[in-house]
Amino acid sequence: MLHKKIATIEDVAAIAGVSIATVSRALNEPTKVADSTRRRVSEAIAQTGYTTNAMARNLRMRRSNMILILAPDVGDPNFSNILVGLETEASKRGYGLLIGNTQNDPLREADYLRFISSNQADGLILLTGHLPYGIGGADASMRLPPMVAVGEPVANADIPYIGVDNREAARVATEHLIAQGHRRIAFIGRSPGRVVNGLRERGYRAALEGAGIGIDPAMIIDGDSTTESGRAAAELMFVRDRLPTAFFCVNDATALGVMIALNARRYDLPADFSVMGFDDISFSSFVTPALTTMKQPRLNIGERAMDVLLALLEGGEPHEREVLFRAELIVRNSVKAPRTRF
Amino acid sequence: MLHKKIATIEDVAAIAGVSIATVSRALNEPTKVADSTRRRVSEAIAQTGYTTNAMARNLRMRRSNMILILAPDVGDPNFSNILVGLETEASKRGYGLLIGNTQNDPLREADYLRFISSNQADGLILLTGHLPYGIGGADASMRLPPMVAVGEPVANADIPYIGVDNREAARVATEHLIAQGHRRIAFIGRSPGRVVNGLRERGYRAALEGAGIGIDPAMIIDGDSTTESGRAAAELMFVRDRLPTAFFCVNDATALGVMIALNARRYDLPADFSVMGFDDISFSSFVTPALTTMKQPRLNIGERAMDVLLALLEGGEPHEREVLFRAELIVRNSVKAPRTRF
DNA sequence: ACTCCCAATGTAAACCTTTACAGTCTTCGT
DNA sequence: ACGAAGACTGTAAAGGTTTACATTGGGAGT
Repeated sequence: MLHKKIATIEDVAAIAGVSIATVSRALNEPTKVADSTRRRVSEAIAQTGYTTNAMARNLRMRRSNMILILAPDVGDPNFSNILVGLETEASKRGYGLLIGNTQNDPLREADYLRFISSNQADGLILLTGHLPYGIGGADASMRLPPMVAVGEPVANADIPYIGVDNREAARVATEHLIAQGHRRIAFIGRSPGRVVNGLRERGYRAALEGAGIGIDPAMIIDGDSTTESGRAAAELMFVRDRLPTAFFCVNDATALGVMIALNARRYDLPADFSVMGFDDISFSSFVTPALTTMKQPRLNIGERAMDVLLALLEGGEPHEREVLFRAELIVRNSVKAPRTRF
Repeated sequence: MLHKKIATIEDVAAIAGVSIATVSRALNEPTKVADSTRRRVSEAIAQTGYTTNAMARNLRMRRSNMILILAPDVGDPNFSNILVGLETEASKRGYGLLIGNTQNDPLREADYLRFISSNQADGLILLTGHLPYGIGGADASMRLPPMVAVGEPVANADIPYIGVDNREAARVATEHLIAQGHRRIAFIGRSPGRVVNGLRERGYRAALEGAGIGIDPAMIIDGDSTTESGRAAAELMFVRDRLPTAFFCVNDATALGVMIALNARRYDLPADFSVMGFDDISFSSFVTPALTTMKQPRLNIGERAMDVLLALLEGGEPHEREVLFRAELIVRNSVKAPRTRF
């Protein structure tokens, strides 16, 4: 391997017999340079293997063409497809993705902002559901970079949100249960603090009210969206002995927990109880019975989110406040008409 | 929000009454500047909210402190924890992670190399199992950046590999089946092209040979590591009517496919057949029966891989050829002694 | 008191682009 | 044949750092 120094624009210019300005123009505004010159430049570039030094360009242009993604957990199955969508669109438009795994640790969030403040990233995608620690607050000296919230809306902040219409989707899900004949439908995973959980609960309530079914507070159980919280919630209902015929769970992880609890008690699903999830994460189709759920178009959400952010970034387009996608009802085997035991 | 211009090192210098060189030194080599001066500089920095412009610094220093991760599929459950490990270590050492989702598309691979050739990334982590298209080959003009392979070794290239000792782990797994009394053990997921599959097959063979069990070619079925390939492989064995008592699957996804096929044929697991996986991806503990498998220490692998790459990058340390981790046998419910039907 | 050394600081170059502005040359209309 | 317009190209500044080298000043050693 030769220790040939990396070629700069000057080397190219010298070989092509033009000035560096012309080389730059040949690259960036080809119409502005004569055909013959352009040919010579191309040849010199091929000969030297020249590539533009992105750092010099970025310094000069004051933009990095880099987007920072802040996510609480890159391992989350809900996250990965969104990431693919983000990546697809970004890559198509010549942007790179910088990834920040925050684990919901304020220190890490704050630390990642160094990419913004040092100009290494032009924009920010938030999957955390809140503004990163260290932004906006007392330290208002840091200007807010263009940003977009995905999946989880950001409370109390005027940030464009791209995601599924959670309220509407939860309504559709609950109505599906009602259509199967269920009247006593539990909502597992209430969590007033989380915007998404709140919206899904509202959709659940709307569906019940729309069907003239009264809302029984004993049917609404708190949970933090984890599998364990689902298991505990189902268990709690048995202890209290106020049982539903169907469980509408705030997400698939919770639904899985409910199913584990039900299986442990030797119930037969879906004959004894129906379970409905939300998200359609990968294993939902493999579990037995396969989980009926609402599928989020994660790929589209990711792509669109990146699209909105880049529009914001590149100026021009007016600021879209929110983009809501419709979730799709995926009917599998975990929902059935209730046993007529009354 | 004021339109205050972003502070540069010059602003800080002016306020502190020193030259920009001193400010730079106060930041990077604090011992080289007098205490009193350093204090004034700190104060000026606080006052202006100055942050060093990473682009200017990178241009000058000729390094970006950025690592490019090339992965065929960021959505792969096997990948995400490795990513967390990579990220943890990188972040600890002040590096950022640039993420490239290649989908095994040569064009995308080549495209991502622009980050390397334009100096936007200092090093490369390969999860793809092969050199990116466009590197090394005819276009040898591009110098090989420091790189490390993770999870999937790179064939025919002298690239440090960090991952699990696949051969040894497969041997342990197979021996576990043998210890339960199995003699007819299938290997599902042979794929001579894939290094990992090859190593796991070798471990399987070694275990059988070590136990004095002959190798029956009919017990070794091809597969591409997907759930569908597992299903098809099991089905094939039924069609051929040469059945094992246990299935050792090249990975958990394949094992899941095998279980689906077995369930579809109304067999009772693990009474009728034992199934063993490899990887311990998240849903393996939720499926019924819960899957016995080999767990990869993915977090550690990721951290170590980043560590090796950074050592390479920062010079000094001698090049470690490979780092092998031991996989852990996770005993769940999918493996049992074979029914004595002979 | 003189020299020498060292600590602290400053000056200016280098890193590699993009682009405003200025200059040259061709062409075309009259 | 002359002027203007327009196409093409060149010059040089700017973008914000880091750092080699030069400079200054004060203290220690003799």
